[in-house]
Amino acid sequence: MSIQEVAQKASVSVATVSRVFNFPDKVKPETRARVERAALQVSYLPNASARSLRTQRSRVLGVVLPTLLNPVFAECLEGIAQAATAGGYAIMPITTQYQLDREARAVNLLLAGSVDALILVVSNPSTSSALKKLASSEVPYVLAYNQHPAHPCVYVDSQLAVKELVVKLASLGHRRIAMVSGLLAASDRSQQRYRGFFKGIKAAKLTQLPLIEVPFIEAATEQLRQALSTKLRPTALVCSNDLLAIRSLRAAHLSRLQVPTDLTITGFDGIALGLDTTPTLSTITQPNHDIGRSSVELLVQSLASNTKLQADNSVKLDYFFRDGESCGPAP
Amino acid sequence: MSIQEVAQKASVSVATVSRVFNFPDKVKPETRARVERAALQVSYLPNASARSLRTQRSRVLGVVLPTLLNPVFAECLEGIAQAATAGGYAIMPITTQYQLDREARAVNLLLAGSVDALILVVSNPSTSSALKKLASSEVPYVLAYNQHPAHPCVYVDSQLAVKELVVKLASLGHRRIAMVSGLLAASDRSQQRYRGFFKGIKAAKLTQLPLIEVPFIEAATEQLRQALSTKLRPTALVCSNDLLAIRSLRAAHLSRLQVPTDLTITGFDGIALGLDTTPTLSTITQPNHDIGRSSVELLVQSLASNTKLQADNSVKLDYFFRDGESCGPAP
DNA sequence: GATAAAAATGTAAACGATTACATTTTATTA
DNA sequence: TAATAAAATGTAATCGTTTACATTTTTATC
Repeated sequence: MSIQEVAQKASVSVATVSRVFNFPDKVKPETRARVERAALQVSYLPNASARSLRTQRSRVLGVVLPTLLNPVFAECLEGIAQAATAGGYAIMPITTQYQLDREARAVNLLLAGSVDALILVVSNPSTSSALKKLASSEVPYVLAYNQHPAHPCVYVDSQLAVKELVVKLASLGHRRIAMVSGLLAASDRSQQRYRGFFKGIKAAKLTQLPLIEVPFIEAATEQLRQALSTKLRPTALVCSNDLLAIRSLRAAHLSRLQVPTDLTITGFDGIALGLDTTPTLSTITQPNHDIGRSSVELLVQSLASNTKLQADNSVKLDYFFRDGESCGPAP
Repeated sequence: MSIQEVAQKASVSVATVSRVFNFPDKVKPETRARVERAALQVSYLPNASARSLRTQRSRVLGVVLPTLLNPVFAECLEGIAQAATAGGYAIMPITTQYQLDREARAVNLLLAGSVDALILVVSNPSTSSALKKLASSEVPYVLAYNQHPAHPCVYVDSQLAVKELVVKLASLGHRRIAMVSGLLAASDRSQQRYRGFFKGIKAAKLTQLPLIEVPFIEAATEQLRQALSTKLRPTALVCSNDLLAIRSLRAAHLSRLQVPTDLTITGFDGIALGLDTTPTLSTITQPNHDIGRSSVELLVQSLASNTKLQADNSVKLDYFFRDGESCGPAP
């Protein structure tokens, strides 16, 4: 079980056993073979705690996410997991359910669990106290999806994406375009996307419709139906994320509106399920998997070079517009 | 940073500091206050590795799942995470992408990471070599979703559920009912559900249609369209999981079949998204969150009582049939 | 074959907590 | 107040590795 037993069984010192596992070429082939045989016999697994204690590195990455029920983050986490495994790291994820206090607790928990670095998706980088604490600590971290000039981030330019989308919709003849969003206060992504929406409306010289802000995803369908029941209803809904877009499809159906004939609906995120809805979802696709992968790679590099990540290490990834059946010309 | 510094700052021994954190009532209130103040000043966090090394328990639960891209497992993992946090445990999840070799590697990795216990969803408990090794080890574990007489499991009786469903469909007038499944070889759940299907067909005295076995989810839509293009096509599709059901909805649409008028489609799992499709999904709902929670609770109990879980600790949870728009009488 | 250099191996001190056991302090009782 | 019990605190061993440094063995060179 322990390195001692292996050493005994192979009649070498513990140091040699340790070397066999950490610097195999530093030990004579015959001895190495003997040690490996012994290790196999007692099915020896090096004790991670002891190793971490001694080396001061746990080879674990902490991950702080809002939720896994939104496939965006599930996809991202898969990317993280894959890259982490490839780099020899394990992951320890915690979800915050979009609650600020949980963000702070998660960070504390992970630091206490002595993770080597952190990937986090916070509600708002500018206001997150957890993040502030982290920034002034020695632990490397990177934000995913968030965008902020003072922190290392892996993100896509959602503002530009939405702006382009709105312009595109305008060119399809849409004049009454409304945005559907979760609580703006709940995430900087929503804010960015809304800002992009605003810019798009300006650029296309359209008049701005009031934001349809859905506080709870549970009540979304009902609220959307109301928004769609007015005389001068929008001809296009730009949704801040795919889950909202799927809800909107449902609401449109319930309001007896044909998509895209009567109403165009677009999403944001590019979750896989958007390919299976009817109509299929037109959406701005983020490379969720890559966002995860890229975050890990940044951290692994940083850990290898023993330098904390800086804001200018941020990585901007490409989005693209995935055309689906939910988008059409204005009626 | 270390317990030493805190001890020094509070002018007590390290033992006392340790007690303040582990047995607060074993130390005099004044001393405790002094220590707590000192700890706060240097923002002391006990080192998890050192603690684990000494106590031989890491307070980490390993989790082995097929994928997070299927919301079933994402929902379950949320349940696990929540219960684990409540019980003072962290989690370390690994996904296997339904690959057997990855199952084995995952278990090894987690054991090497010295987790205290394991929750796993394996492909097939009867054949999993990883599971065999685990069973003969000292580490407590529990299977989720799997069902096997020799292992502790948290599961629902999917066989019975599907049987009941088929009988119900028969009573709605359906005579040609087909099952849609992923690769049977890939998971015992599929097998159980298929067995239930078979029993249902027998019980309702219907003739059995060939199984529609979809090897890759990517090719599912096309394959389903073909299955729906025959003259004597089924009037009801019983899908082995919700993702397949959603694909089937799509395939039906592409084949110009109205659901449920021309074709009834049912799912299995009860993922949240089934409530937002059009038509909404009729499905057998599993308590995914509770399956996670329950698994954790079993393990935490087992760890507290220091006894490895046995097969007779298995927990069978209730499923229920969620009626949605995708289910109707036979045409 | 003697000597120096290089390679292989061993010894023992960390890492930072917990905890049995020993010791000191405080409270209780006669 | 002295004797005793109970409570509080301290001392030091321990958990299983890694690794600087010391020692031994092998190889190379003349």
